[in-house]
Amino acid sequence: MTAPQESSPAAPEEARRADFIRERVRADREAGKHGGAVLTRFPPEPNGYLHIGHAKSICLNFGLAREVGGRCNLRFDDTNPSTEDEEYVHSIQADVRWLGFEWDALYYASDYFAQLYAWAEELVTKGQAYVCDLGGEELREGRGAGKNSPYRERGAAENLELLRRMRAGEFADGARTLRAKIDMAAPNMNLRDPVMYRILRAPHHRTGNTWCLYPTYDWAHGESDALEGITHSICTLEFENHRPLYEWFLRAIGVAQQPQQIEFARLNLTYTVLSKRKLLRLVKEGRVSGWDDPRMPTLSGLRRRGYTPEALRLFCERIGVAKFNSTVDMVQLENALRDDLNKRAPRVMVVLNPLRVVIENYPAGEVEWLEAVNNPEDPAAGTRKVPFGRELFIEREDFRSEAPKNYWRLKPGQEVRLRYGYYVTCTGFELDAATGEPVLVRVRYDPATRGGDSPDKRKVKGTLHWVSAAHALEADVRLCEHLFRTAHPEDVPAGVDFLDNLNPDSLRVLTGCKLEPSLATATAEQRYQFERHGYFCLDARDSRPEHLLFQRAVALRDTWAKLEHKEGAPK
RNA sequence: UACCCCGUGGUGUAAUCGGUAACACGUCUGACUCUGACUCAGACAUCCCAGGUUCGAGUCCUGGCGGGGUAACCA
Repeated sequence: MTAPQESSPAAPEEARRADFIRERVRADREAGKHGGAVLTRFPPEPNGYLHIGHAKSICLNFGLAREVGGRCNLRFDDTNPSTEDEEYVHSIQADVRWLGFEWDALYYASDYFAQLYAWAEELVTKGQAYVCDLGGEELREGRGAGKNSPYRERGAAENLELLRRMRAGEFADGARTLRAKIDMAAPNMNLRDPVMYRILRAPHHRTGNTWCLYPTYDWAHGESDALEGITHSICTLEFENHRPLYEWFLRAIGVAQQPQQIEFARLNLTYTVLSKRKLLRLVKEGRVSGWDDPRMPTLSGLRRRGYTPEALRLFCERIGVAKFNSTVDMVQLENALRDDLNKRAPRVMVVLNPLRVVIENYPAGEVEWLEAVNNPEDPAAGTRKVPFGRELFIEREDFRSEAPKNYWRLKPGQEVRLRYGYYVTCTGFELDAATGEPVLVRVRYDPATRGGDSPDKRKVKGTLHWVSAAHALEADVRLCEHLFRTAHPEDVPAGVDFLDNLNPDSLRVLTGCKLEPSLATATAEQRYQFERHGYFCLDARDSRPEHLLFQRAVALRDTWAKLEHKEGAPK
């Protein structure tokens, strides 16, 4: 395992609480199982983009291996060419690396097709598998009813011949299957003579047309684990019922040391969906702009949104691993990002909804470059100079012609601080004749408060960010809200589509936002804190030097908005 | 319906051989503050229910109740 190079906000493995899987691995090592070795694997099927739920599995598999000096492989579970594509193979590798992990070996289940087939012939010879002529419907019904297939007692020689003819392409797709001969009366459905091979003529992204026979998940997965020497095969809960079959196959092929399958609960998150099928629908039906739409819970979407690998890893560490089906609150994810970025994102002043301010007693044409702290949480980040002048922009939200007394911002007669600038007092304002909205605010400044401190130590409650009108850069800013309007979008009555729960206001783009000039050198990799707003980054795909587009990753906590919302709420 | 798994504060997790509920986030209070941010302090749990074993049970046993998964030639 190679450790990620960058610093982790997650205080590297300090007294991490052991989950039941780590507990189990620890016990296995103490018992000397597998000679104390630990080899895990992350086994995605290349049929979609990775999402935050996969991050949980990646952090578990790679993280666990790293903690105990073990190894972890990346293995593509490419046994169903009809849904898989190379595009996904590339994106998955990029996403795993971006998250901060490097695999010890890269494999494909298709690497093992020949070996798997050889084993299948062995099982046939030993009478542990047979060729079944039942069609899909009959087969399913037979398994449900626990009824033996009429082909179950076919002789080994005939089975072997038929299997070879299947492989040679003599039969139509779906005409026959190879089935394990286990127990049609087993209470566990998976043991009722499960299918090992189906005939499927689909070009495979790696093996091309060399096979018209593809192994099922059950017949490929444990065997792949065994071939790689996996010690702990960690998967999600829905495979729990498959474990007896996993173990049966391993015994049948006679591996010396069995990998141990362990299941954990997959991640559920509020206000989004985390199933590949549903995410694929969002993309295919054009409800989002693509897999990397910043509202998507995909790793590529989160990356574009402004999430950092550190934040995602911190999130995965915080949510833990268990067998209980649970739903994690989205704020947990957002908070992991805030915690990460608060410590390292440079601060910058940006006015999203500009309102013009004129300082009546400030000399026209004068410009002062005032010193601003880049990151109060990190003195090493230093300072920068921001230009100040007679005309500024402030946030529309920061002025009210009429306001309650707990409104600390600018209102007639009230003094506030312009961050790193001066104290100013509102002396007047102008309204738009048509809309009644303020279009200009007049203030007077106190020259003695340069830099934002008053010599007489008088206090002002409010501090506003601002941008000099003469120096402002312009940009568009994209603000995203939850993709779905309900916490559990999949909870819909029968007949109702979960897409009905999409949030129609999940995407908003502000134009004409005013930025301090230092942002001229912004890069897509850099995350900024727009003071009093949140964390933002340049959109890696749509921003242009001549037309900047910033993306908000997450807003700052907003106690004032919460307070006001509460007071304004109807009684 | 059958089989399997699970059930600890609002949420997500923890509690080595049974010893008297911990951590994170959230929420509410308050303090601090040149970001109504950050930070800091305090508050918030009848451990699903009912019996049983025990000096003592979230932990063990029995029976309920509740939730989830599976019942593809998907993974």
